[in-house]
Amino acid sequence: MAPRKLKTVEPTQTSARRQHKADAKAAAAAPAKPRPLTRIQREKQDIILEAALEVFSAHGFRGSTIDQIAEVAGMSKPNLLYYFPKKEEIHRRLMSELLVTWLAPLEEMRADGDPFVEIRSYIRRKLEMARDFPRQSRLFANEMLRGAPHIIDMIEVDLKALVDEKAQVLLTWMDEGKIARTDPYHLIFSIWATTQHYADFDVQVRAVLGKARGGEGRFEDAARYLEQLFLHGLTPRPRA
Amino acid sequence: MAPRKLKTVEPTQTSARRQHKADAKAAAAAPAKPRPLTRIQREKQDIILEAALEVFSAHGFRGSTIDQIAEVAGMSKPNLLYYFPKKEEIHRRLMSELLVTWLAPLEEMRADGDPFVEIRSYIRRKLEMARDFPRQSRLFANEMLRGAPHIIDMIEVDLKALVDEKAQVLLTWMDEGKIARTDPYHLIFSIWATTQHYADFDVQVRAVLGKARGGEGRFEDAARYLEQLFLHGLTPRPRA
DNA sequence: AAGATTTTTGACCAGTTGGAAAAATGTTAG
DNA sequence: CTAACATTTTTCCAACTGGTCAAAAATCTT
Repeated sequence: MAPRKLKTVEPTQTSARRQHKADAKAAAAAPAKPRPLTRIQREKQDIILEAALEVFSAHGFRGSTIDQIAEVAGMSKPNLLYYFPKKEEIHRRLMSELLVTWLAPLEEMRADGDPFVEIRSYIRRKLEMARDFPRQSRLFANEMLRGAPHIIDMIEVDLKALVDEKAQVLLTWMDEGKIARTDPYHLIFSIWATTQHYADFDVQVRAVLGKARGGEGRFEDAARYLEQLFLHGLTPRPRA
Repeated sequence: MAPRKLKTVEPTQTSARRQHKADAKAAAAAPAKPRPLTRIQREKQDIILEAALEVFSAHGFRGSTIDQIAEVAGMSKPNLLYYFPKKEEIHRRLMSELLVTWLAPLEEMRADGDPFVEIRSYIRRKLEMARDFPRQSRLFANEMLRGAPHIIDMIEVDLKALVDEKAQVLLTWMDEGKIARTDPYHLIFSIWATTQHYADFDVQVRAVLGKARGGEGRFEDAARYLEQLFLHGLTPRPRA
């Protein structure tokens, strides 16, 4: 139930603990031995990123203030700025971690597996992510709504490449008659849409399901439903 | 192609042209004959709402400034504030119009129609809305991501009631063996998710499809795909 | 323990933003 | 034409926000 903490991405050396007072020329000339991060630095950065995820995912980038993040992180604003000199820097770090996490499930879809098993597993994994990492999902959705200004490059290059590859896999399965012939790209879109919906539109889902069915069980119901949808659609089954 | 303008909702009397200087007691005592809006007032309000939709849907509520909206509306900030004394008021109006527009397509799903035709039409209508009113869709998504603070009541009451009703219709169709037995609520969720995805995640869709397929035709492709998905899922067809 | 380094804090600042006040300019009914 | 009212513009401001800075406190090194 408790979302595991995401592994932290390699820190971009542009952040934290800048050379105090180091004048530009000197800094540029000497590579300045980027001393490795101390224990405290790594810990504090993690705390800040966790707090920022909480705040950014709830209010968006512009809707969040450094003060808010600092408070959630349990430190003062100047102290936070000591680790991340720019608000944008925090967001950038969060986004780059996010992208990696986000691509992972699709990467796991193996061409040499059984098509239905692979697709079912993929849906499961995405749904589990919506359940266990809703804040990441919302952060991502937020970025998309805004036109993905910070990650458009990665979307156009890395994500596109990955989807192209997997679309090819799906096409092969179709050619072999193992799954119905349909548009592989839109198939992937629909898996994204249906699963992330349970994180991004959580309020609506809960409100509509009501107290009775809006509890924890809703993800199990969703999993069952989506399986049925992607396997058979709405065609009545006992008519064969 | 050009999105028709949405009909304006009855103006909440809390907005625009407030009683200048009317002291609280007097205003409360005498209903103060809320003189009907002039032509100019209605026009300007519409212009402002249109501009606000543009700005809010792109940057979110907190990410948008009155100045931005005023500029898009082609007027000065104080002038805009003359018509909508509060930034929140503009947003409120937008949201209440939105809700009505948003419920409409589902309302049109008739219990006495042919199940497949009705569901297919519903999907079509929702997809057309994603295509023709992407800004509204994003505004809605934004509100949802934030936990729907402004419309949670309507979601819990009106929307829930409507979905309950239509879920009942779907259940009836299932009982009659006309469509496969599955969870009607999640069915509706999946239609929402898959269709709105094309508005809310438009950047991603375009980027992944690439220049070749990311053009206008993508909505036609989506329509074809979704039809197949909801009718048959991924089960190979020519195996009957 | 002394010195060097890192971390934390409090005071402060400049730019932005939502909004108020009031003066100035239309507009319209009598 | 003019008084009453509607609209627009100009000027201003207080709160908030991202960010700076120097000094204090804590930690690490030798």
